[in-house]
Amino acid sequence: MIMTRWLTDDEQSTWRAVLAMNRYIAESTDRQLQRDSGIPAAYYGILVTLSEAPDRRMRMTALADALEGSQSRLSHAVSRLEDRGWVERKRCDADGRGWYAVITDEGLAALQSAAPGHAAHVRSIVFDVLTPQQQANLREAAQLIADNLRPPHPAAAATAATATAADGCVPTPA
Amino acid sequence: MIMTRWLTDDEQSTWRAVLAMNRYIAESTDRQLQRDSGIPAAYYGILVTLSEAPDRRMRMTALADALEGSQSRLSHAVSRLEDRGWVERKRCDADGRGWYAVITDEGLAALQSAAPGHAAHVRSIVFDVLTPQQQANLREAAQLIADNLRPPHPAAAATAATATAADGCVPTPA
DNA sequence: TCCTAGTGGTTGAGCGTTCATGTAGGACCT
DNA sequence: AGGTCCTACATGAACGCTCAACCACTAGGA
Repeated sequence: MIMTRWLTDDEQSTWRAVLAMNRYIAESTDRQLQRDSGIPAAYYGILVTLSEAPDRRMRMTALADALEGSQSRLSHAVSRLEDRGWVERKRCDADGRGWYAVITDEGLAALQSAAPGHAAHVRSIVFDVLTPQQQANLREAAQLIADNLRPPHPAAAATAATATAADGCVPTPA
Repeated sequence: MIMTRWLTDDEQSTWRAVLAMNRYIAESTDRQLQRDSGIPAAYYGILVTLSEAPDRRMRMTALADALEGSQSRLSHAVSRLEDRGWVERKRCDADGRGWYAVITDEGLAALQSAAPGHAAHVRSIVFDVLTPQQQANLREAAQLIADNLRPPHPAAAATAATATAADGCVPTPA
């Protein structure tokens, strides 16, 4: 059977490697978090971002923007987090339509117990296998691709993008 | 609020960039395939792999291995592909337990109509934004991470891994 | 005051994935 | 022939995501 390669061999192996990396990273971090701390990976970023926010709360839309996800996803996720007692919804006085997502003490505790293991895991699957130069190269390429794909966000981008970290750091217990 | 960074700033921005790239690539390719050809991204790799296989068929387990996915996922996926008439299941004469997944003419046609657009899309979101050197760097890092995470596969790895490409190339109509 | 837009957020259906379990057939040993 | 173990694959529930409505409230006129 005759094949036509729409990508060169190099491009194809790059594409395959990226897809494989993506899948394995997602699977691995998801399993680690779930197994070690019972926090689904999908929720970890929400808890981290809330824990860093002033007054431990954020408007739903601002939170969705910070996490670069849809409002719908966030709404569902916060509902599940409420079921677990890790987050509460509170009305926004200034705007009758608005809601705050507020991380609870239990949520903070769960996050703090999960964070060191998660950070160690990330280190072991990414940074332990790459030299500093390779890390810089990966960062450069990933940022270029992500920046190109990121939907243009009118105003909030400048204010929120640098102020919130979605993953990888946590408040100390003290 | 006092923060302790479990990863360095550089590591954190690398990790965030990789997560963002992962998400955006997945969303983008999924939407493009779905919109332009009605093929869910989850199934594209299955169709490609089958189209390249001898006699357009593969044992379920071999196919799952080639795609580096679980048997369960493949079983569900093939059921959906059967519903659409793109794949058929056929018994394996040599082994009464075994089944072949066989891509149909309709499946091949759907794949062929989807492939050029998909390849163009992949090019536009990955290769058009990176220099050749950056592509090589990304490939190197992604392979290192993926290889480290890939579950050790006793025997099939050597035979199947190089023989099958999961994505990015298609058979020509001729 | 009412009327129309626009914004903030939720909801439900549909889908793909995973996990745990189940079933059927082969392999081997006695 | 009859066990026992292993392999190949399917199934069903639970869960997170997306998409398309949908509701509630605000804002800005006329």
